[in-house]
Amino acid sequence: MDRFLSNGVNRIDAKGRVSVPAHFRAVLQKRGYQELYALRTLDMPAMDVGGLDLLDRYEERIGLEDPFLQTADDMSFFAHGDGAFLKLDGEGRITMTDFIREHTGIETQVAFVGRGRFFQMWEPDRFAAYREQVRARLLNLRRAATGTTPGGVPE
Amino acid sequence: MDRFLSNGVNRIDAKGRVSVPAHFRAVLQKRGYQELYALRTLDMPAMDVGGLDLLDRYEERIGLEDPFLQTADDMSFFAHGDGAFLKLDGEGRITMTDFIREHTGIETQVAFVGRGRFFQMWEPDRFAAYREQVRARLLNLRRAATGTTPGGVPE
DNA sequence: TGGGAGAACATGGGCGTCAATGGGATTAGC
DNA sequence: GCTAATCCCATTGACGCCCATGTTCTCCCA
Repeated sequence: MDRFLSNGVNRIDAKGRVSVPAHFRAVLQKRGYQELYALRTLDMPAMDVGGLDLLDRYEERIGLEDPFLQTADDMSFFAHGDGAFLKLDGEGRITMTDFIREHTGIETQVAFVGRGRFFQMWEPDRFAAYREQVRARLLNLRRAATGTTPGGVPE
Repeated sequence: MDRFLSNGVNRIDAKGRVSVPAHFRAVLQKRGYQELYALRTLDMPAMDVGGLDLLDRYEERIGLEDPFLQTADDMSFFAHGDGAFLKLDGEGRITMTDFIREHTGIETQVAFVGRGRFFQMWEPDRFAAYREQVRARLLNLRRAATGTTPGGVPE
């Protein structure tokens, strides 16, 4: 498996370290990444985390814009200025910096959430609340649509 | 990694010196720059700082303009006349001159902001305010577009 | 089927190194 | 001779690296 799936909560130790779930580390290793790129998610109190390919994708996107217009500058400001590299220690842990804590509200625990090509880090309570919001939205969509299948199984 | 990434705040000491973040210094060294070139960012209260390639980039931009028009002359004046060389001391610090302070409003602390190929220096409060503006603009872009993916990740 | 050995993983802590910062001394410039 | 810039050294705190502990899961065997 080469995608980030499932989620789990790990504890932050006295030195501010937290283990990246072994499964996520395995994915990173399979893709050959030693370093992690973390970005403050635009519209959620979470961090988007992935290998360097995540940064590459942003930079490719920025490259499509006129480099002297504001949009390109904004995108660079966001991807570079609001992003950071995270180093894994020998045990596969990363340290929760203020840079991460301020944006996410993370204090003592971290919820790791697989998102396919990348994963996210959340404060567990906020994640639970957000998950419920998402479920509610999806449920409304389902109800609004015609031809739904009872039992929640799509055709 | 050879890109300027992430942001952090360092303090200015009684002599007007401030440490350039070690990560940024490592990038500079990897790129082989002994000297730093800083210029006043055109539309922000910040300094753009990088190696000599920063100057190249501006000159490339100037090259796109008609040399008979005033715009090219203005840009040239700006890039060459509103820039300064910064020297790193033995500990990797630079001195905050009035040239920098006047344009940025920097007084006691400096926010270093990675921008990929270069980095910026901001007064920390102004940086925080500008960052929120950028995030708001990007959020509007996202909402205006169709087929967006939550989480700020382009497909 | 229950238990036990072992492996994998999360977690905790010691210690050395390096970065950020502060201050004194020395040199250059006016 | 005074100010300011530069160099050198000291301190402190954070971080990286290494090893130890504990817990859970798996697999194997009785």
